[in-house]
Amino acid sequence: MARQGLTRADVIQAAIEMIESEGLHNFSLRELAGRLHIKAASLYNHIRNMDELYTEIGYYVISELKKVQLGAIAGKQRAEAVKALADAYYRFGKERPELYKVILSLPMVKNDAIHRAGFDIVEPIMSAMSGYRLTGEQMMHLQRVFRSIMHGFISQEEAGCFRQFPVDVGDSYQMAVRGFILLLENSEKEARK
Amino acid sequence: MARQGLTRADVIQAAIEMIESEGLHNFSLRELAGRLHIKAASLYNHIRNMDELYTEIGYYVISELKKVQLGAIAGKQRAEAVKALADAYYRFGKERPELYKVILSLPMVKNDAIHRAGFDIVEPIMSAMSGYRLTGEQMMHLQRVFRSIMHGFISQEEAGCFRQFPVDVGDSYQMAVRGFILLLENSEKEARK
DNA sequence: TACAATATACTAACGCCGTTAGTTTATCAG
DNA sequence: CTGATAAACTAACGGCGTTAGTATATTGTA
Repeated sequence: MARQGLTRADVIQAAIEMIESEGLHNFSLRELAGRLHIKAASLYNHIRNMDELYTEIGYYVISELKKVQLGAIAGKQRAEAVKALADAYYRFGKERPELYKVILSLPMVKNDAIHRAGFDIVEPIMSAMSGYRLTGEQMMHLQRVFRSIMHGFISQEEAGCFRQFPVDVGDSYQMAVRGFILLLENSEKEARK
Repeated sequence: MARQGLTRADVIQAAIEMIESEGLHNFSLRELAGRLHIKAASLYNHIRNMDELYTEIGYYVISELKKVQLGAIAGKQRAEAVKALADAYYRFGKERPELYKVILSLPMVKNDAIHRAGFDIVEPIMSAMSGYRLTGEQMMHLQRVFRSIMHGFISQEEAGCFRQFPVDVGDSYQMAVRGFILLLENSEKEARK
């Protein structure tokens, strides 16, 4: 068949769209190929294998997440910045749940470029916390705590683990964020000692 | 071939062992059958399908988790109980990471029995928090926050997402738990008003 | 004890999957 | 215009979960 000027970027873009519309666990190279009017084997002219494709998509997701987070905290300080950061993260997870799940499959690959993605995840968090007077070491721990809360909340809500009680999930989320801000304030006091 | 008195429980037990030793994403019905000296098709005499098997394993995991948690908090109160609860959860996640991952695949199934598992997850948390003077509504929110922190931390550490900084992951964990206890104390003050 | 029913195993096959090897063909560079 | 390269193809491999149909050993009952 005649070639159609398909690029690596086209393949990745189509994969992203397929994951968002069909769900991550319904994704397959064969159907992706079909969407591009190509046979599955031809995909290997553009990507090395499925893992590499996921890695590429993971980079995209992380960069998108970073973008909305940096936009959200711009011009804000302290609790306001942290709330805005969390809200942006939460909204991203709710609006693009299937894409969000790709992040988790990322770190399994042993790749140097992972480090870049790692710092892209951390940077907005560090930036949002910068208004607090914390030591570097505290910030390294606290960004892990922040990510734990956010990821844990988003993935469990998405999985349907929060349906047990008749209380609003949004209220639970607010409490989680409040807890992190309490921890920030408490850590600040500790640092000043 | 002659039958060998294989039971449904044997199949589930072998599946659990295979997941723990080979990893969840290396699990397959064909290899499970091989371990039981059976053909894959014969498994269907004992289980309806793979989803049902995962569900069954999920119940096992949740009951094991509940067991160690209840044991850990026995005779303890307030912060001490919550710390013991978190430690038991954390230890379980670190010691049996592949089995822990099964929990996440559980809620996708629409099953009434899920409710039972749901309460088994919640019960030890509610019990550990019972020493705090909280409203019922607060406790419903707070158990979600607790599960978010713990699940988020465990799954991200396991996925290798916490390798970026040269600070001890155990210390980050301690900080996360401290944050939750701060939130508990703060919520208690709010409730007393 | 003999027979019928049931439970447990089997073989064979279907339609997916990711991936590789080898081949053809269109485009582009010199 | 020609040769090289890039992008498509066909065919196949070994894996997967699952189903249909069949044989046989055990179990419960008459």
